[in-house]
Amino acid sequence: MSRGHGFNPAQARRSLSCTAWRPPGLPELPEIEHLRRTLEPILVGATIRRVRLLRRDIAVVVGHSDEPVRGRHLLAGMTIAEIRRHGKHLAIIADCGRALCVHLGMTGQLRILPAHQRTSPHNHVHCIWRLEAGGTMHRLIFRDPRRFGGLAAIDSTECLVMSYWANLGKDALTITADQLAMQLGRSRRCIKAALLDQGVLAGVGNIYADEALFRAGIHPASIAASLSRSQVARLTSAIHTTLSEAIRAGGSTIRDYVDASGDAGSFASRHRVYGRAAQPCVKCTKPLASASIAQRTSVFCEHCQTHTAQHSQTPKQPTNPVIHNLPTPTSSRP
DNA sequence: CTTATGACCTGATAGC
DNA sequence: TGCTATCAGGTCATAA
Repeated sequence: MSRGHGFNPAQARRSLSCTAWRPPGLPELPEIEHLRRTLEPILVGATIRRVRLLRRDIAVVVGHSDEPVRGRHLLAGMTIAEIRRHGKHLAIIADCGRALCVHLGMTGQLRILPAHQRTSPHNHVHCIWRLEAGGTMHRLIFRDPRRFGGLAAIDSTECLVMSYWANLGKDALTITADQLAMQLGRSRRCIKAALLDQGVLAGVGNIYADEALFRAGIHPASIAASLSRSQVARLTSAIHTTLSEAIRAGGSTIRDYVDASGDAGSFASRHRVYGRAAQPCVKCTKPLASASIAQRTSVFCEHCQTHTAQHSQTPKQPTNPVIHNLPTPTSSRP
C-alpha cells in the first residue's frame, strides 16, 4: 500500500482549506520526466520575483497543515537550484534548500508562458510565478481542471526526500528486478494492482502498467507473488523499456497532457494495448480483451499474456470483443 | 498487518 | 440543438 507519502493534494483538499491544482492529461513517469527536462533549462538559475496563488486549496504546507500558504512556501524571492523527480512527483528546489513539490494528478499542467501573455482567470489556473531568467521575464503557471493534483511546500530538501517521498517505492525507471521481486514477494494482490501502488514502485500508472504487462507477457490478474523470478525480470525490463521509449517520445498525451511549452507528446500512437480494446493484438492478431482489474480499465491479450495464479476475485468479463476493421489501429488523440 | 472499495473532481463524449 | 448519463484515473479515507 502506498500509505500517505507525506503530502497528498486530494487529502489536503479534504482535510483543510488549501488549494487544489490540476494536471493536464494523464501524467505518469514519462510525462513528468519529459516535463522536468523541458523546465530545467529555463527554471534552474531563475529567480522568482512574484507568486500569485489563485486558489488556496491546491497547496499545503507539509508538516504544518494548519498553516496558511505564504509566498515563501511557493519560493517567492528565491532562486531555483534544481528540478528533481521521483515517480510522478516533481520538486522545484530553491538554492536555500526549500522545496515545492508538484503533483499533476490527472489533468495538471505546468507551463511556461511569455511574461506578457494573459491567462484567463476561468482557465483553471491556480498558481502563477513571475520569474526572471537571464534578464528575461517568464511566467510559470500551474493549472489543473480536475484538481487531483496539487502543490506541497516543504521546509528542506532533506525533508522532501527523507520524509515526504519516504513512502514511495523505488523509481520505476531505475528499480532493479531484485528490488521489484522483493516488493512482490508476499503480495496476494493481482500484479496490476501492485504495479499501480506507488509504494511498491513509483511512477507507473494505468497506461504503462498495461503496456509493460503486455510486453512482459504477463496477465494483469496474475497474483503478484506467483510470478517467477524470470517473469519479474522480464517485467522489470518491460517497465524500463516502455518508460524509456515514452520519455523519448515526449510522453503519451492521451487527452490534455502537454509539456512546459504546450507541446503534446507522441507516445500514444505507440500504445500496443492501452486504448485498443477489441482491436487486433500486435503479436497474434486476436482481438484484445478488456476488463476491470484493480478498479481500473485494463486491456490485454488473453492469448499472449499468461496467467500464473489468477486472482480469485477478479471480476473478469473479458468482453469478448468483435474485431472492427477500423482504419486507425492506434488511438492517438489530437 | 494486508487488501479492497468508494469518493473526489471536471471535461469529453455517447445517447436520447 | 440541448440535455443527461457515463467514463476517464491518481490517491486518499474507510472498511473488511
